[in-house]
Amino acid sequence: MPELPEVETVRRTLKNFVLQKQIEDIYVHYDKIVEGDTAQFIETLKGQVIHDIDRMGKYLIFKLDNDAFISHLRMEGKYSIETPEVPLQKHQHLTFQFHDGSQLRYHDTRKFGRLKLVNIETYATELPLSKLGPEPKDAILEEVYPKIHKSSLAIKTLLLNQSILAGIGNIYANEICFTMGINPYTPGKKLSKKRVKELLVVATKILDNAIKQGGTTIHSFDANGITGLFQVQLQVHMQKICPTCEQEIIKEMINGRGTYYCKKCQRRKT
DNA sequence: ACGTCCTCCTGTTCGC
DNA sequence: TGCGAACAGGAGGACG
Repeated sequence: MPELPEVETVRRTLKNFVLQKQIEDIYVHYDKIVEGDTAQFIETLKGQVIHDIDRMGKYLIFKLDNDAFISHLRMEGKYSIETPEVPLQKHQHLTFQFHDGSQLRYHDTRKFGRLKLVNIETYATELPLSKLGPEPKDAILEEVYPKIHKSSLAIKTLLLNQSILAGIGNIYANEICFTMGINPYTPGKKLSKKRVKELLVVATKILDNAIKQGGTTIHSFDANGITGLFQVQLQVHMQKICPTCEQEIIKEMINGRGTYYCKKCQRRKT
């Protein structure tokens, strides 16, 4: 499940392969992978050159001559660089054919990911990107603290809310709670301003560290067709034994999401 | 305005 | 053994 660090790794890797390439054609093999009018998506982008790839939270933003499109990988989306001779794989739903003969293909087993045409000038202020909060590293305490403090929802749930902080998914939400020694059920309003400040520091550090390591490999994370290159050291997510106290890691559902924590090391309720 | 629940998807794991 | 149910989960939408 790509989160901010994994998407950032994809962005950096992809830039090495597709920048300055001109789109000759686009083949959509599963219509719903494109949000909105598929024919318009194809006709608009055809002939344009990819000049840059940006990222906001977990969204990739491909910038071309006159237009842009966003791509969200959701759970299992991945890109690969191929040539036309390679047979289309079962779950490859979209192909960008470049003028130089190479292809960029989008693969998504569960078909949850989406690509969407956006206005290159105004996309940041239009849905869905406009509702994203800041990434932890850019967050201003005075803006984030009130959003957490007014809520009685579990801090684990609030960490997953992209309008409060962008880029954190289930894996890193669990890791952040562990590092803070906080019980994931703790209501947001129980956290002091000082504690939220600490949360921003911890979240930034964990995400930065994961980016440095090239993203987390849980399933089969592909940046360019290569799998299993990176494996971040996870402290608590999907773990059985606490690395600190060696007690059993508990798994429970919070708001429908698998939540891993150590009852001994995460006793704080503030 | 906010919280809760459902939906989208397929592959894997689990229980009877 | 085999098969259906449960699970995995990010985000958008319906609903109260």
